[in-house]
Amino acid sequence: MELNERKMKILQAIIGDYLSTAEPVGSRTISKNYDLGISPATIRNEMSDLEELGFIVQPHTSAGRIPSDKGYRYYVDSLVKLPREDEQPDQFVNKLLASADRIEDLLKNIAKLLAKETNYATLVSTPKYKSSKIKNLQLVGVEDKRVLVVVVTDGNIIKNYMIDLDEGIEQTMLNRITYVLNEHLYGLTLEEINLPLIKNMHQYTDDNQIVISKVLDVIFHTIKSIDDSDVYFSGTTNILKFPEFNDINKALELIDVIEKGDKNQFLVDRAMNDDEHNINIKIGEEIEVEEMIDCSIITTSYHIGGKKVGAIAVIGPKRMDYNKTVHALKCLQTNVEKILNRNSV
Amino acid sequence: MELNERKMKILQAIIGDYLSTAEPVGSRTISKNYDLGISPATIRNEMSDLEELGFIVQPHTSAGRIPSDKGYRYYVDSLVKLPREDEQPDQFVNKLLASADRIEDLLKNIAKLLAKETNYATLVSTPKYKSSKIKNLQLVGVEDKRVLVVVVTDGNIIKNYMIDLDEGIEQTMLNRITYVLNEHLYGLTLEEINLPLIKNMHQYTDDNQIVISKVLDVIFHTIKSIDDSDVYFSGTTNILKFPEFNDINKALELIDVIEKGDKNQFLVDRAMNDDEHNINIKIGEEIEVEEMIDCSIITTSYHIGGKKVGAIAVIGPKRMDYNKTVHALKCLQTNVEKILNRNSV
DNA sequence: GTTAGCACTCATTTCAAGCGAGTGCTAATG
DNA sequence: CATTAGCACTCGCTTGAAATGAGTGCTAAC
Repeated sequence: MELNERKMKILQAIIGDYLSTAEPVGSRTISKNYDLGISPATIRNEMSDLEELGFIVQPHTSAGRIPSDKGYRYYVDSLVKLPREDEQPDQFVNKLLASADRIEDLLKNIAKLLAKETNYATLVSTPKYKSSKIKNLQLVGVEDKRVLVVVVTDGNIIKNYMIDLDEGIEQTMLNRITYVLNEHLYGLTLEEINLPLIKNMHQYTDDNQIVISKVLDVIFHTIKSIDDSDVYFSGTTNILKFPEFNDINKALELIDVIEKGDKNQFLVDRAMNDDEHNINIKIGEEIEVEEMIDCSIITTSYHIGGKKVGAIAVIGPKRMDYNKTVHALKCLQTNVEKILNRNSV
Repeated sequence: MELNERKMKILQAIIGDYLSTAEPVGSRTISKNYDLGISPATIRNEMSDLEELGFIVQPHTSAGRIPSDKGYRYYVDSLVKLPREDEQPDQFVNKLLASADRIEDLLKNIAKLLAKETNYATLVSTPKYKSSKIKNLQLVGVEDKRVLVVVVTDGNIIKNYMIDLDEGIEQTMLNRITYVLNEHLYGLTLEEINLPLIKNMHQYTDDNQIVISKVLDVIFHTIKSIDDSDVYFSGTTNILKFPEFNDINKALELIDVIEKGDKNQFLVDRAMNDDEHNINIKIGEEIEVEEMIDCSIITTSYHIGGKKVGAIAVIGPKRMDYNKTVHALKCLQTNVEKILNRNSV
């Protein structure tokens, strides 16, 4: 399967040309624009071989060649091996630092900036909340029978839950419960909280056992029932700008997949598993999603406290700018993790 | 300018037909499909009059007629006068009740459901936060020098701000400050908080004045600097399904207007002013946004504690289903206000 | 092994003809 | 006198044939 150097160069030329033009590329184009020192006829022979090997295909008899998935794969793999030319961080990442207050806003901003930077569609999943460690809990009495539960976890993710109680309760009492909750739950993940743990907590308060028992119960069930991670997207309409998606209906189907939860969750989940390399690239059929047969997806994951908790993905046409996108993702990942891990438990 | 009954019926027929087909409608079509008992020739004469009066236009000489903005306006205005046929609440609104916990989620859901229900694009603005009344404040020490400020306002809007202090501070101390803050700020709007008010607060604490002074100062500036209302959108890609927007570039420009903040803020702001009627309809040029010349926008506003605080808008093609959309918006508004005003200050 | 030359393919562009939906006008009609 | 049948006319759209041209594969010569 090893290609000789000339075939390699021709393949690279074909893909390079196709990436920028989106038009099938012919032998004459290559001969003219790429200084390979061989005639169109020779290139034609080589192209015939490359086609037989499955790296390129002809859309129809009298057209030039376009890369097959296998061709893209070869191209991408050889890119990875090459040293990167400009490793200085992208400027766009800096804008993120300003918005680092609420993690949801940060992640939304990541999606938005990355989409703007790359001109592709982006997906960013929020951390798997239930497996992040609790740093702080606070109960706030809002109205007579309504209590706000504030939970701060690793990476400074803040969640609020409004709970309704059967009877009113004083803030001083809530403060005492808050104290006990923090004593017992600090450093645990939400998954690790269980009923025995909660029951056990009662004995450490000498206050009205019945009320506290009820409050703890409600808190426990509320926390347990929260929906886990979410997925933010941005730039989906960028899809429409590429000639390969000028069939609006196909494009809309694709956008649907990206914006609806079911299948994008699948994409994100897989992004978090396929992680031998830091950055993962899937091309066309490799994505295994019917509507995305003409796309490539580049993913990476981010960590909080050493745990892989979320993913960032860029979705573009197969002829996307892999180089630039991979670079942008790398920069982003490093910087986001820096922000998220400033204060880990 | 008063039209006789026959002209009215013909105009209504033309608009009605055009709403469903998006094709210019000719005299024969009307004669056949609408039981007016007159021949195409007569209808042609009437149409000629209607065109002269500016209610309909011909895209080109040998085509049927389509409604002008003036025609739509007449149609919409006469719709309003008509009694609604089915006033029972739309079912889709019920789904909202489930998601009423966080107001941001509620509003996002409104945008999403309304878009799904109507198949148009929707805009929902969040409440003008700064003019809603404070119900509760709470300071939570998260790390040594970081404090989380939780603010709950009218309509149970919850906002979190992480602030950084110069020196560490105990939770017990924070609780005392929290108490004083609530004492003094309950029922005020964020706009009403000013520096003298904050300064004045010191005297009610006998604790370390310098630390408290600093904390209050940071809180004040954080609260003052928060960005006010946001705008959620949904269903923007629905735009692409309408034949009037099959010029992708025009459609993309329109989507940009809806999704980018600058102009949609303008739309929402105006929606909150134009409110003689509960529901406001703007057609084509009336919108005064160049990219929306082919659209209509139907808006309504919602109130918390008697104050108009946010807007809901539906954007569709001029030939949108005004009847259904207005109905959906009305139902939505009533129910949303019910949810938001359950517990007002 | 390389390349010039040539016949061949086929998507795309171009252009004219024809179609048909629709109009406006005129003259006949009840 | 309002209504309508009839007809010539307009013009966007469809159709299909021809021309175009980018590109190939093959063969024979270098």
